Amino acid sequence: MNNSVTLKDIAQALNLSISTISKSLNDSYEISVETKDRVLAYAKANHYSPNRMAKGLKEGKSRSIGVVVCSLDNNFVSQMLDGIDKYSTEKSYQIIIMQSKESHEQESACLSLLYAGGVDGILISPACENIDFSYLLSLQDNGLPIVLFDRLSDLIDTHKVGADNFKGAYDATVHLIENGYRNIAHLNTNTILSIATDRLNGYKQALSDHGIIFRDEFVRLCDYTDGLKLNHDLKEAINFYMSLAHRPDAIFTATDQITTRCLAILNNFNYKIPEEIAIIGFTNTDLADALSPSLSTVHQPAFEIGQLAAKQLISLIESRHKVEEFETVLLDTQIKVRSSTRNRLRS
Amino acid sequence: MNNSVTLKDIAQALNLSISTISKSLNDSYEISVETKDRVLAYAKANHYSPNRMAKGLKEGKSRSIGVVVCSLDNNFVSQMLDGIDKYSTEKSYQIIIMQSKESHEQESACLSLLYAGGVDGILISPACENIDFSYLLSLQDNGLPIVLFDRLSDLIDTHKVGADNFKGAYDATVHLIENGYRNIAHLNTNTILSIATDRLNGYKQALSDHGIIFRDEFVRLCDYTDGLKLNHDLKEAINFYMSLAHRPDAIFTATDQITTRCLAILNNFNYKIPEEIAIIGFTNTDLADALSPSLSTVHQPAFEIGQLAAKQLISLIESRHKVEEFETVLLDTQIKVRSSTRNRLRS
DNA sequence: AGCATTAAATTTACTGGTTAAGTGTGCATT
DNA sequence: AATGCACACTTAACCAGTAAATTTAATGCT
Repeated sequence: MNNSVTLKDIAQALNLSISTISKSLNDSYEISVETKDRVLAYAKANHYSPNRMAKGLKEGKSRSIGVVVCSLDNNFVSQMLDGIDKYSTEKSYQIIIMQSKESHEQESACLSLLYAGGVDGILISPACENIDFSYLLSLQDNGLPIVLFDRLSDLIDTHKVGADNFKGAYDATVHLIENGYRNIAHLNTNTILSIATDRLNGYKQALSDHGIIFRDEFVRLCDYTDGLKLNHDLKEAINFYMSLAHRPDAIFTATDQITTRCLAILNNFNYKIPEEIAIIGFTNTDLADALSPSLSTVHQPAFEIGQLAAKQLISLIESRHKVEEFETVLLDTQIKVRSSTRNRLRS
Repeated sequence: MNNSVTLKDIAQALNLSISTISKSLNDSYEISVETKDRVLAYAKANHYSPNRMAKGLKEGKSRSIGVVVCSLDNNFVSQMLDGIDKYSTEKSYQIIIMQSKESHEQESACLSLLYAGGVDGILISPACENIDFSYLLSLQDNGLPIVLFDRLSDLIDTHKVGADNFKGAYDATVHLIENGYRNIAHLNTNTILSIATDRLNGYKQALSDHGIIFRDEFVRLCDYTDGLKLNHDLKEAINFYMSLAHRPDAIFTATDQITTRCLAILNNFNYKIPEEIAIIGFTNTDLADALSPSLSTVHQPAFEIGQLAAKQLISLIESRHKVEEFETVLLDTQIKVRSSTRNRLRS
């Protein structure tokens, strides 16, 4: 099928040995300038390009990176992948993207396939369902470099790149407080990943710093593993909030999916935003301005997270010595104020 | 690094030859049941998995597919990739995704890399800038199976999978007419790909079938290669429409990006939708319901397009004989009516 | 002339897996 | 006893590269 030119073909055509061709193309000092020129000219004329698999087999590396994300069909994930792709392509690494669909089992299957496929390293944003890093740890023990991005965890020691979720949540909550909201609910996911706990803690800290009592019933954790289940949980949560004697006047939502779905549900129930209830949340949708009402958001530097994670991984792959000291980089989020949190003191 | 178990390791451990191990694992009739059992047990216990590169090198195929799209950071593209990934993973093919960013040059670079990388086939949604399929044709001549998806063209003869853009555009235009709109503008891209021409033709046909005169000044083609340029072109187009003595009362927009940006711009200019101007367009955003106003859309079966395209490609890859007869499959689009095209006759 | 040095190429071995061809053993047939 | 032939396994070649070890020929030096 793939009838491309090989070293053997060039060797036969020029009446030289295969290794002379190889060395010429690798600009070895052992080969005379004239021969090199002849080989290079022939190779160029016949569009020679080395066989990735042969090279990979020989060198024990593939110049490819495995990327595991929850889902491709997710705006925020796409933006991170874009960043990963940019840096990897620059460094001529191929990326192989796989989806866990939030299932721990499927995530393990992805990792097995990637490991068997001979990737040089793994970038992973663990599934929400994930509570067990033992498989990932065993891969790391086998010498496979791993970098966590976006969704971080203390259960594995390696480079990690994510957003400063604590600060993002803190800022969003403070923004609500400064605009006159005092009864702030919080919708989050039911995972143990830091992505959830950091945001919850940021929310709590902001309340406490402003002398607002934390109310347990204002926090609801939704199941993230399935879109339909999530929608159901969110509807239930909102109905619960609205049935309380002490009703919240604002919601801070913790993830991209929760935020946009929550807005849709509030609209659907015909609540007036922000008069009856304000909303701000983590989401990167570029449609925030066109939503009804325009949505205040906590914006994450998705592209940059991807880019930096790829950079960290490639540095691990290419470092000669075993790396023992790992770092965690948290990039700043940005509060984008729009109509869904309009100042209730002035209105 | 990747110190996984090889046939050699198993052979040494069990005091057998490498080929006995290979044949055992491939369930060859030449090997006794007892030996097979011993080998399988050892392989399983030690997590043996064949080296993808060695196998690929030997067999001359890699069980990987190259996918070239305009951009990862695009909702519609993500959904198609999701479909491609589902089918490919089922058939245990790896996908390698590359981005053309709408540049013909970069697209060629992607194709070169994929070809050199030894992919078994290519799925491509060509860059809008593309007017020259010679490189793709030369790859096809070299025996590489290629399937076009979403963005199709007559310049290459192969399997093609896309949406029925003519019908989608026709239906959208008829929907506007049936709701009382008579002065329907059309915003499209300036490419020669069928994605643009089919939609323009569907629009024209719907007008003519309803005895509405086609007005040249109602059609504007925008540059798609760059986000900022597109925004600029769209603003200009809308200002132009609104400055006309004979103003349009509805816009039919031809692509995902144009549709959502156009809505944002109309909101920004404070036009009342649909009272002053209605809008319907091709887009797959799941936020259509939460937009202001909720947006009538032409929905494409993105996931199914991806899935079917992958299926067609894998059938080409695995067919023993050279395929000479190619087919083009167009999947039905669906009009989703929301507030942005509310019936002006009743309001 | 004899020997060491050097340049420029070739031979060989290796990566991990597949497979055609070859080997030795035991059993049945003639 | 000789032949045939499954059976169960091993050897060796191959895929496309890389690189260490080796060959060959030419040159330099005493």
